[in-house]
Formats: sequence, C-alpha cells, structure tokens
Amino acid sequence: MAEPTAPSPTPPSSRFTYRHLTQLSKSSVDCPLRVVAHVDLDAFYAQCEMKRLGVPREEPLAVQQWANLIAVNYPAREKGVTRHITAVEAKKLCPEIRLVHVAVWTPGSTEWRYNDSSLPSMSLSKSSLDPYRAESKKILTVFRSTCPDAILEKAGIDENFLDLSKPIYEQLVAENEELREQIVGGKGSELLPLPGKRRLDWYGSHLVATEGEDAETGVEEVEEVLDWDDVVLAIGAGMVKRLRDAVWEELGYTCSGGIASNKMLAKLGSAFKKPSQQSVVRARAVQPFLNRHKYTKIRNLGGKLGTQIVDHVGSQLLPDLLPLTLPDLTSFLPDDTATWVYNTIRGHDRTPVTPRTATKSMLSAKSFRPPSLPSTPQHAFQWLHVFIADIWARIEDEEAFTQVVRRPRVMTLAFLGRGAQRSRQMPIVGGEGRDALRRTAETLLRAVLEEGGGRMGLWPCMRMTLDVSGFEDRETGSGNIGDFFTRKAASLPPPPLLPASTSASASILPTPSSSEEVETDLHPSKRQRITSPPAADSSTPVIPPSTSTSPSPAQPAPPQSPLTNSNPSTTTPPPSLLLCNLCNLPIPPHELPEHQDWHVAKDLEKAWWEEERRQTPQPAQPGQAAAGKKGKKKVAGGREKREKGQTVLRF
DNA sequence: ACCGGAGAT
DNA sequence: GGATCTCCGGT
Ligand SMILES: Nc1ccn([C@H]2C[C@H](O)[C@@H](COP(=O)(O)OP(=O)(O)OP(=O)(O)O)O2)c(=O)n1
Repeated sequence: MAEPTAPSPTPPSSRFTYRHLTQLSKSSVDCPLRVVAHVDLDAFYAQCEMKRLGVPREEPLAVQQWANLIAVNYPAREKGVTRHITAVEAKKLCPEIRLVHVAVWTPGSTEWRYNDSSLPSMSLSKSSLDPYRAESKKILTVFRSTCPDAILEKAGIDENFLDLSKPIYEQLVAENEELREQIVGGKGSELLPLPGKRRLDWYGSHLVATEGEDAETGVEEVEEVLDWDDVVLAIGAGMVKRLRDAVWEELGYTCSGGIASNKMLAKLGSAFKKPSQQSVVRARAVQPFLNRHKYTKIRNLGGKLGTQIVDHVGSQLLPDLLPLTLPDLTSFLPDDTATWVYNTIRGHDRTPVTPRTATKSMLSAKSFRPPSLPSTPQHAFQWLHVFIADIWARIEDEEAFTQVVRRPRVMTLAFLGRGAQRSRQMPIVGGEGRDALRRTAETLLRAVLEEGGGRMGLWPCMRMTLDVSGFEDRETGSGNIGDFFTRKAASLPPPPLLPASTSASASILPTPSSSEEVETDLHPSKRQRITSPPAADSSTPVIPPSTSTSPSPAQPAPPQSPLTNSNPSTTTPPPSLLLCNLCNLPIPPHELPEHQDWHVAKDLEKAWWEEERRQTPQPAQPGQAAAGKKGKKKVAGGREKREKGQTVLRF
C-alpha cells in the first residue's frame, strides 16, 4: 500500500515522498522508511553470572540449572559446549569451564539464594531467575535514557525491540536541510530530493550482503548512497551503537543488534553476527538475506506450523517456498496464516513495536523428576507457598524499581499429574497483600485436588505452576512524597521515624544509636569506567564492573541509603545525618546532593513507567467468577481433531 | 471469563 | 530439559 512504487525516471528524485517522512515521524508501520532495531544480550545469564562473580571475559563459563546448562558464554562455546548438554558433559568438553548454578528458593525461605558451597537439589529447591530479571530491567532503563524517543518493547528477558523511526526522523530533518525546506506546505505525494552525495557512517555495523555480493564485505564496506532508506538505516545503526555502548559502559554487558525495516528482519539481523556486533539489513539485501535462511528459523515458523509447511513443501529452505502462490499456501493453511507466511518470507512484516517493558504476568513453577515426586497435598502446599513467596517478592521488587504499584487481579494454578493436567483460575480476592495471594492460591489448589485427575489421577505430581496476571495499576499519588515514603517504609527496614520535613532542604537528624546501624560509605561505587568498548574480536580482556551480589532487597534505594544494605555490619556512625525532605531517610550531609540527584533520576524513570501505562488500556474489571468446580476430563493424548490447535497468524 | 495449547527464549 | 512469557482459539 505505501510501498515506494514511484518510479525514478529522473535521477534527482528519491523513491520516497514527504508523506513517507510524515509517516516516519509517527512511527507508522506502513512507512517504507521505518527503522526497527532488535537488541539481544549475548549469552545473557552467563554474562550476568560473570559480572556477579567477577569472572574475566575470556574464561569459559556456563549457567546450570540442576544437571543441565541454560546459558553458555562464548569462550565455552568455542570448546563445543552448548545449551542442552549436561554439566558433566560440559566438564569433559571443557575441563576449565566454570559452572554456576542458578539461585534457588527453599521451602520456608524468605528469599532466593546462591548456594556457593554445594549444588542445590532439584527435589528440595526451586530455581530463581530473579537475578537475571533484575539485570534485564537495568538494561531497559539504559535503553530508555539513551533513546528516550524510541518506542521500546521488551521481547524477552534478554531482548528488546525499538522502533527508532521517530528519533531518526528528527535527526534526519535536523541534518538535511533539503528535507526541511519543503517539509511544511509541500505536497505529501511529492517525491523527495535525493540525498546529497555523502559517505555513510555505519558505525561498525555488518552490512548484510546484497545480491551479487557473495559475502559480507563487512565493516568497511563503502557504498554509494542510493536513497534515504539507507540514510535512515545508517542513522539507526548509530543509535544502536550508542545503545550497545551505553549498556557496556553502564552495566558491563555486551549485546548484539539488528537494524532493519521491521521486527522480523531486525531480529534475524541481530542473530546474524553474534557476540557483541550489529548488522544492518538494507532493503536490497532483504531477499538475499532471507534466502539463505531456513524458514523454520523465522519467528512463529519454528514449531508445528513450520513443520506442517515442511511436510507440504519438502524443504526447509526459504527459496523453495517463494514459488508458492498465495492460493498454493491457502490450499493447506488457514487464509490468515497463508497470507502471513506469504508476506513474511518476502520480508514484509508490519507488526508494530508495542510500547511495553513490563511483563503482563508472573509465574512460578517447578517440575519434579522421579524418584522424588510429591505425592501428598502437604508437599503440594509446601511448594505452593514457595511460589507465593517468589511471586510476592517479585511484585515488591518491581514496585521498588519502577516506583509504580501494580497488583495482579487473576491467579491461575496448573497441576500436572500422571498424564492428567488441571488448571484453575480465579480473581484474587480478599485484598492485594501477600495473604490474599496465599489464600487464593490455596483455594485454587484445593479445587484442583478435589476435582482430581479422573481415571489417571493427579498423583504423583510432575509439575506445578502458579501464575498471576491481569496486572492493574494502583494509585501512586504521582509525585506525592507521603506515598513514596509509605511505599518505601513497607519494603525496607524501619527508618528512624520523624515528622516529614517541611523545609526546602533537609532537617537535622540525630545520629541513630547502636540498634539502627547506619553505614556511610559502603558504596565506593564510583563508576570505575571501562575503557575499551565491547568488541567481538577484541583480544583485550576487560573485566566489567562488579556489582552487588545480594539478593532481592538489593535492587532499589538510593545508592547511599543507609538502609540499602541489609547486611548489618559494624560501621562507625557519622556525627549527624540529614533528613532528606523527599524520602525522609537519614542521609550523611556530604551525600545529600547525590542522594537527591538519585531522586530526580528515579522520578524520571517512574514517569516513564507511568507514561507507558497510559498507552496501554487497562483490562476490564474481572467479574466475580467462580473458583471453578466443574471438571472436564482427559487432556493428555486428546487427538480429537486433525491438526487441532493451529494458531492462525494474522497479517 | 476460563481452560488448554502453541511457540519462543 | 526446566523455567518463563505471550498470544490465541474454543466454549
Ligand atoms: N530454551 C531457553 C532459551 C533461552 N533461555 C534463557 C537463557 C539465555 O541466557 C536467555 C537468552 O536466550 P538466547 O536464546 O538469546 O540465548 P543466549 O542469550 O544465551 O545466547 P545468544 O548470545 O546466542 O543470544 O534466555 C532459557 O532459559 N531457555
């Protein structure tokens, strides 16, 4: 529809129009100049652990969960270590490898912990991915502050999409007078002038080969600028470079990026060259790029749907799919799905980058392996309580980090027994505190157990999953100091109470005595910055900044807050403290300026999370549905319909 | 609204 | 394989 169909009879004309520029400024998915980026952290969990433990970059490391690996860093991959192999096999392949087990929760515990001494037992603990979620949030924060005008969407714990159209438009117009002149008053259908002769800076990006080139000429390729589509991609490449550098500078993580005209291509692009690199897919490189992929590598084609297509076509190669006409595809796929496939393999994808950085649901789950399978309600309830502790901690942590209060309205419990699965869902009632969650969860578990699993029975238990969703924003008393204080007081150790200061700056606070320990300078956290930027082929071993290794409560709070560190160590109290008039916390005088700067930054961040909320409609109020009592039956091998459960992809 | 399932990281 | 998440279809 909005394809740049205009022919270019006259050399001085671009293929694009002023209308396209306007679309660009609005991040329209129909804009042919649209620029989307996908940024994916390299071996994310492994990088998190390397940072936490201060492991040098070049040392092989993998993250394990029970006996299996869930993340492998690049040095280890060179030795043949991959995800999906066991820790034992990894040791054989790479004896020097450092294996780090994920943190775990234990029944009765208040928080997750890393077991430095021994490996956690799968039957006695449940893994926690919270440390990675926390780092993931920090990355989002860096993205936001680096590229405030981009649309940001969290696509996974270690990957994000950005629609850079708007900020690119701004920069494009600012740097190109020829576009600025007629931009107002000019007819939208009028073709743009071609960009002046220039040499594009691709900021070290790999340029995916176009037809004719047999290999990526890589970082140094120089090429004539043909039109504005390349210009905007180059600007996008610069932004992604800045994003990646910022993540490295501020957090010590390397990541890879893809820059293209839509999400699908951006995602393929980010995976093109992996450790710490970025790739650009120009328009004329799209089909050549796609053609060298198996279409089963494209998102949504990796599962049943992809397999079904392979069965009909007899090939996984994308070029073998191109000859199929839309009717051909429709002959064995639902119309919408056929259309989606037809467009996707040609590089067309108008999926919007949806502004969302918070998850819609939180779930806590645990699988059990023989021989230790829970076989009594007591065991089930025990793990249920661990799930509640986990989820509640995450809700509170998120609140502390974003300064936005969100509470789930719906809870779902899934129980997998011997071939029989049951799930029950109901509104969370009785308040929104931890107890409400616990009682709701217990009700659900009782309901599931009472219903039972039919002939097969639910016992022994193979897996339990607790899910909360339908998050709703609570009033935060935007900018209200009282509310802020209230929230902090609820999640932090009780601060020395004093009436809120009304003075413009701060009031004097007597130094607390022995009981309320105050640590002054436990945070030498002066940004000891790293020199060399992330580079895939950099042989320079650089050790990222080490950070806090403490569990849950370590996340937020001002850097100097004496209440931040839950570890009560013996520190000499300063002569006096000032009471911050923003949060009422006692702050050493010399740290007050920095402390209040922290407030400014935190408020900015809060504004972002709140603004995002406004852009997403709140779900409707849940009706007081019943806790479910009616039972269905089989779920296991239910093959009632051929090709059932086929998801229709809409275009 | 509730439940089951696909697909992805 | 385990732990998460998101989105969709049928009822
Ligand atoms: N089946 C999977 C796939 C991934 N992950 C987690 C661990 C990874 O660290 C993180 C990101 O997944 P990626 O597929 O992006 O893989 P990596 O980040 O580990 O490596 P790469 O550098 O190839 O992206 O998600 C997981 O738990 N289970």
